Amino acid sequence: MQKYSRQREAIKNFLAARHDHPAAETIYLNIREEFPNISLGTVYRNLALLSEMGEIRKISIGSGPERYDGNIQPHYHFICKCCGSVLDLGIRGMDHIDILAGQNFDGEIEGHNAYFYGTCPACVAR
Amino acid sequence: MQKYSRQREAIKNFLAARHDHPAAETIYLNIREEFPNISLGTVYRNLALLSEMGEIRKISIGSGPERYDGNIQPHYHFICKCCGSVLDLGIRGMDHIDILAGQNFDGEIEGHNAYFYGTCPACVAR
DNA sequence: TATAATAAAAGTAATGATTATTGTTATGAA
DNA sequence: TTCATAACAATAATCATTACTTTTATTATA
Repeated sequence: MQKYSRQREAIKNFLAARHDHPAAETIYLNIREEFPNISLGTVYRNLALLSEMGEIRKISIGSGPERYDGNIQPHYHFICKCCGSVLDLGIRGMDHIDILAGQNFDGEIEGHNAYFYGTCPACVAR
Repeated sequence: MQKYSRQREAIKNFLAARHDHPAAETIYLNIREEFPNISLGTVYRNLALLSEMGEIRKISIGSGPERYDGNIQPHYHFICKCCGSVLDLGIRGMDHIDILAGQNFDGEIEGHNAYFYGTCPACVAR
């Protein structure tokens, strides 16, 4: 039976308020302002729990640590090769690529992971 | 100035002959049969070099170690959630999704990374 | 409300994948 | 053949993450 935890609540709320897809370390450093002796292990455990419960999303961006997203609506991400920032993209419904991929393939395709990369608006401006 | 190395050559040839997208550890264990005292660091360094030179491809599959592919022709991969195998997919030309993603986005999209997941033919059969 | 069972915490150690360092060997230009 | 240095083997260090152990917090029940 799952019990309530103030730390888990704080992590969830923190992620809901951010839109920069922070890594566990960043979350840890921020939550520490409210809970000075929270441990990194607690952050990781709750991030795993929240992902499993579907209350947050875990984002793999190829290299570096995993990122976490409080927005569970399906959407795609853009990673800037210049500054490393992770941005939300407005495209929706690329589900057709699963059907495309399934042609000439005998297995069962459940879904896909995809992210785009390039130079973000801020880095283009410079 | 880059110098020739028998170990690098062996790694490249090994990858060219395989189609199962092995991890560095697997490559290491296999190359060791020809070079009994090759070290894991040498494998990693050469895999990085070969990727940079564009002679092999590095594949990030979300969790677990990185995989390497001797086939540098652009193609997509399928990861079996059941057995973990990484298979090649026959779809080609999904470049349009970059244009799709670029709409309503002010940055510059260079490309994307994508992989599909589900149950592979062998696991479906069981 | 008090008690007890246990989920979750803090603190810390361990792991797995990868990268860096150091001294030695192999490659290739002069 | 000599010499500069890229690449090597061996090993230590790092980074991200998970596991372990003891204590604390939550919650069902008396």
